[in-house]
Amino acid sequence: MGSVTTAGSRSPRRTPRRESTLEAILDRAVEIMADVGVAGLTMTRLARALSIQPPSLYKWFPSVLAVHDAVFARGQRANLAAWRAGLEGRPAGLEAVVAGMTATAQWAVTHPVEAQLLFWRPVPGFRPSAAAMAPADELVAELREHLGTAVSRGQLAPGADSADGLVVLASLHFGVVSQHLANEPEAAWADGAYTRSYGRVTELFVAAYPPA
Amino acid sequence: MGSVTTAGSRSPRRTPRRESTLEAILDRAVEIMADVGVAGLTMTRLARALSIQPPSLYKWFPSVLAVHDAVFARGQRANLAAWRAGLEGRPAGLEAVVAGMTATAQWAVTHPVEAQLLFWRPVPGFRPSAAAMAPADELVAELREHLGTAVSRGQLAPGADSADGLVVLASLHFGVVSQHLANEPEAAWADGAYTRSYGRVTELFVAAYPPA
DNA sequence: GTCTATAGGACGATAGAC
DNA sequence: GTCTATCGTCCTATAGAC
Repeated sequence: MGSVTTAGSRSPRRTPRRESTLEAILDRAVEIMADVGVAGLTMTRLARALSIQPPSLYKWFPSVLAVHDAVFARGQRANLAAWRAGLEGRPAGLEAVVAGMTATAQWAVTHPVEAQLLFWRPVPGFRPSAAAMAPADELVAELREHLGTAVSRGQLAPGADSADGLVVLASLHFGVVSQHLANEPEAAWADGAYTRSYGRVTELFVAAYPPA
Repeated sequence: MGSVTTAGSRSPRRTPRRESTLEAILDRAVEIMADVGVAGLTMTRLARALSIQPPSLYKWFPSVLAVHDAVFARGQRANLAAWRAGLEGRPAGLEAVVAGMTATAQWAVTHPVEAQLLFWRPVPGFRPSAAAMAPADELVAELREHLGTAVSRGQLAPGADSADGLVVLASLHFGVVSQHLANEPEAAWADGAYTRSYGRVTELFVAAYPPA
């Protein structure tokens, strides 16, 4: 299965020049999505925003869904990076989980377009490629490892690192994020009614898996 | 501001005949949304599904957004009805809250199209009319009243019926619903990883506002 | 890697006959 | 309340010159 993300994986490979052009295109795509909705991105609009003609875009992306996939993939990478930056320097275990989850929640709030694309299913024909999903799998694996550490250190009850525990934690986490995106996407982290209560997420998760 | 929902509020008013035709049109619209995504409904597709010509549809709805609004409004009414049916016969207070919330969660899972339309923002140009939103306001008012009863009966700590309490409860509730819709919309209530853990929602809400 | 030209549709909506 | 005919617009994508 060839890459869906970019056109011409044949000769020009990836020069820094090409890379930064692609980034610029994706930046514009996100701006458009913020304007007209995540499902409102079209090649024509994207070309207009870049001051080029629509056919020129096909040198960079083979289809409009490939653009969606590239935005999705970049979003997943950024979300994973936010998670890792958030837990950097924290002791492994519960503290790292709390810091990392909070960081990804904050990333979602500051990147509502990408968050909608990642966490909802708003674009009719679009299914993210496996490659684009890979960072999400990494994040879950790392999260699960930290939950295991928290359990082994007696910070959480056994089961917090099970599939059930992840379900509970994801529900709590995405409950806040999803309500924020749906009801007050313009609000900043400190001002949002839902985000202001994010601290409860981790408190309630601990309440669900209380240490002995 | 005139009704956005249906065309011609002038002469034919609302006969049972007309009413059932409108219902049938909305049923088809929901089927299409299930097929091609909530944002994929068009007048052309809807007409095709009804075996009529697109212009004929404009005798029933003045625009495609009016169709969206009508589906939205019907969904809000159905959700409110599910809430009320769920708490019927339960004693006022915490037990009613639990029964009612569970019923609306189950309604959302069995009506994923309407739920996406109600609880996310998936259609670019669409903003629900105030009339269509009204049932949601009623539901919140009734929920808040039952939370107040629960507090006054010592089933929940004071504050459970405050704006903050509603935020926490909504996050917990829509966290499960939203994760289900995004990740396993095909799964039945009893089989879904998230819905199977719905009971924790109310447990955790009680944990957040524990009775004295 | 940019362009012009263009094929080929889909779409929202209106006019007007029946 | 259904239809045909139609306007004007937007869209994806390709061919091929430069």
